[in-house]
Order: sequence, then C-alpha cells, then structure tokens
Amino acid sequence: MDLNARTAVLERSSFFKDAGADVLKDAAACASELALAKDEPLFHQGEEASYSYLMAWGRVRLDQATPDGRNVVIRYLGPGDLVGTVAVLRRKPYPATPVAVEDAVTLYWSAAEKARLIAVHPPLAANAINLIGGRLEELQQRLQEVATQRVERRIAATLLRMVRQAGRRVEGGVEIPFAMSRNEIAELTATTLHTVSRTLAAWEQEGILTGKRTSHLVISKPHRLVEIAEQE
Amino acid sequence: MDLNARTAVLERSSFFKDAGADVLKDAAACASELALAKDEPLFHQGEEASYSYLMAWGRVRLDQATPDGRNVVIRYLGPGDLVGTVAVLRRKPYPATPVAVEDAVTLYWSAAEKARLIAVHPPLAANAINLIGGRLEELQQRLQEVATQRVERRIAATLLRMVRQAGRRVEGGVEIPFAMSRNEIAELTATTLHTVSRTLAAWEQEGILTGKRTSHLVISKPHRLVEIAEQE
DNA sequence: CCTTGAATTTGCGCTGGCGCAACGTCGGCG
DNA sequence: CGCCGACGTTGCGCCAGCGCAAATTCAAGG
Repeated sequence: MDLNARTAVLERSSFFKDAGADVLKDAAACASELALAKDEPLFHQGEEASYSYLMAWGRVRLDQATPDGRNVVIRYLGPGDLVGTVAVLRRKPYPATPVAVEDAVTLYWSAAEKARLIAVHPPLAANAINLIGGRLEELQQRLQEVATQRVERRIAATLLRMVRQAGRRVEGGVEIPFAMSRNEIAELTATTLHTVSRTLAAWEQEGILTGKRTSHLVISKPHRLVEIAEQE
Repeated sequence: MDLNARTAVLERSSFFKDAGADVLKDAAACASELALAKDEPLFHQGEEASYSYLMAWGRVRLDQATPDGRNVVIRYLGPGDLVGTVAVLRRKPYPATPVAVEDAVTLYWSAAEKARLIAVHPPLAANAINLIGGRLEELQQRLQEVATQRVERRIAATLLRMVRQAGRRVEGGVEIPFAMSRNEIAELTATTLHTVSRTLAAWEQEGILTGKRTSHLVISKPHRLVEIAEQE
C-alpha cells in the first residue's frame, strides 16, 4: 500500500472521522502494515499491548479463552474497526485474541505513536470513545439477550446483528460475507454447536436461510428472523 | 457543596486523574449538583442524553429494561464513576436507567460543558477511555461467565466482583456496603431469585456469608467463594 | 402491638437444551 | 481419485435450574 492507499483506508474509518488531511497523512506515514492469512492471530490474549491496529481489509474474530479452556467469541471486527486499541490506551494486556476469518490487512501503530496522534489531534479521542462506546452498548445488549432470551431468539438476534454489521445484498437475500462455522455461532450465542446445528437445520427447512460448510450464510427471509428475534 | 468540596470530589475520580488545579476549578465551577434519594432514578433509559453525571457519594444500579418488560442489572456505579457520559459523547439516548441504591449525590454537566471540558483538557478524554475500557472488559468477562459457567459459579464470581469494587472490611469479613436484594443479584447474574435464594441459603449454612433482608451482605470466607468461582 | 405487604424461602414438577455418541458429508491433500 | 480429517447432523437421555405456588419472615406504618 502506498501512502495514498493508506490514507484512503484511514478516511473510511470512523476513528479518523473529521480528521484533517494533515492528520491522515501523519497517521498514514507512521503506520506499519501487516497482512494476515486466514486463521492467523493478530496477537494473543494476555500479551502486553504494544500495538494498536486498524482493520484495512478483511475481518477478524475476537476470541476470549476461558480459564477452563473453552472459548467465547466477543465479536467480529471489520474494515475501519480498531483492534487492541483499548488495551494499548489502558496499558493493560490484550484481553482477547483476534483471529483472521479471511485474509486481511491491518495498519498498526506503536502505543507511543498512537498516543502522539491522539495528543496532536484530540478529536481522535472523541472518535475512539464513540467506537468503544458503541461496543459497550452492543455488549450490554448481548448480555441482556443471553440473560433473558432463549437460544433460538438469541441466534436469530445474533444473525441479524451480523447482517447489520457486515451484510451484503445478493440474489436471494442477504449474505454474511465470511465463513462462520456452527461452532463459532455457538460461541457467539452462548450455546453449543449441537443446538445451533439443529436450529439452523430447522430454519433451512423453512427456507429462512441457506449455507452449508464453507459457503457463506445467506438469509433469504430476514423478516422471519426478525419475528423470531422479537417473539415473546 | 461549596467549590472546595466539589473539587475534592473531582480529585477522587479517575476521570480527573492528573488534571491540573485549573481544570478542577473550572469543572467544579460549571457543575451542577443533584441529590438522589434511595430508589430514585437519575434519568431514564431511552431519554435523550443531555447530561453527563459523576457520582460524588452513594451508589446507583444501572438497570436495562428488556423489550419484554424484564430487567437486567448492567452494573453498579459508585463514587468517582461517570454515569451517562458515553451516551452524551455519542449523542445517543441513554441505554439504561441508573437507580440509587442508597441516598446519593451527583455532579453533572450539560453535554456542551462536558465537551468543552474535554476539549480544553484533552487528557480527560484519555481518562474517559480508561474508565470505559475497563467497563468494556468487565462486560466481556461477564458475558464469558454467563456463556460458559453454571449459576453457582457466576454468583460467586459476581459477589467477589462486588467485593473488589466496593467491599469494606468489617469485623467478621468483608461487607458489600449497600442493600442488594436476591432479585437484584438474580438480575445481575442472569438467573432467578429462586436460585439465588437457594444458593445463598446454602452458603449461609456453610458460614461463607451472612446477611438477611435489609442488612448488607457480609462475606466471612471470601477464599471459599474464590474456590467456588474457580472450580472446574 | 398489630396489620399489611413485600421480600424471601422452600418444595415440586417440568423442560430446554446440554452432553454423549454415532453417523454422515464435504473439502483438501496425497 | 480415493482417503483422511474436520465439520456437521441427529437421536437419545439426563439434569440444572426455571416456573409455579404456598408458606414464612420481616419491616414499616398505623
């Protein structure tokens, strides 16, 4: 990526919203680049947070390992999203591990450079608060779902959330444009792959969605999912 | 509260960490004050976020109402904590309702004043990110617990968290210094008051803790709770 | 001191969905 | 092109914990 390409990437991130050309140039100039192959981790949970990343292309899944060796998917992060930034700014170890779910490219800055950028251009801090605040509210929402709703509803709500965040219109419905195994969906909805499998199988029966194995999920009847997600 | 008292309050909040005397004075001068009686809400979920609050004394419980009329406790906020600030900075409606669990006093600023304070003293933004980031990580932790652990473990972990956040050493153990009904604990741990009641009853039997009704919970054997929270 | 209502306790039955296990299927690699 | 391994499906039994309901306890107000 040359400087212009990088700048274009930054422009698309809401972290750099309203930043002047000089700031973009500065940030682009002192950024490094890291390409990530599918299934490669960006860093590891527990490591000291030395770098703050920004997704340029592709997507990562944020995994949190539990003490007893299980795994929970915190969320997916795509183009324009910050990764590891909270840990960097708090000077705490990374609390989770981002793993590429497709080939991806990131830009990154050292903690010091990141701090300098924010210091030089304070509005960036406000943008960061916006991004982080959004995640906080999303997590509150999910916690509420897990706490009060039954599995079917949660899965529906989760798929709809994925559609909202990353959905792509295709013939026959809306597509979630990357591979999500049953197991990942289970780890994302606080259930087991068995239950996910059964539920999705039923939904395929009903023609609500399609997508086996490697292929991406395609939701043909989002309105039905909405009904399921909202049913008492 | 006079200006000095206010300044003293601000000094204790990590939002104003490392802020100079001038900033504290400024913030104290343009703050308003609101006292809250037990069980009064500070504002309501869904309202436009006009004010950002800081807890001076006392504690509030952050309630999130679910679409179907149930309730989830997001967390408790005590002295030095910001309330409603994320919503204000994001210009979104308040996502939850803070209710006083004991008489409380807050200082508050309009969205514009808050924005000005941060603009004048950029490090405040970093402090906000620290606070919010901490909550984000706490929520990730809780999500993980709810997703993977059984009820008993979750309750133990939650009580320990409360102890860490607000615990007070008393004769015979550590006290959680405000009233938490069984129902609140249930809404905080994603279970029912029945199960909480049974669990706590068993723990009282075992002498792990005490506290009926109005009285505050006193944990006599925190180490036992740690064991329960960590058992496979 | 008594009444009243809210919070809590406790018993009991039911069930959502988990865990196990066996099997099927697809993709990739040799 | 066939084998291997990972992923997905499905049947089955079980149980943690929910929901209901009734009894009990306690705090507060009269």
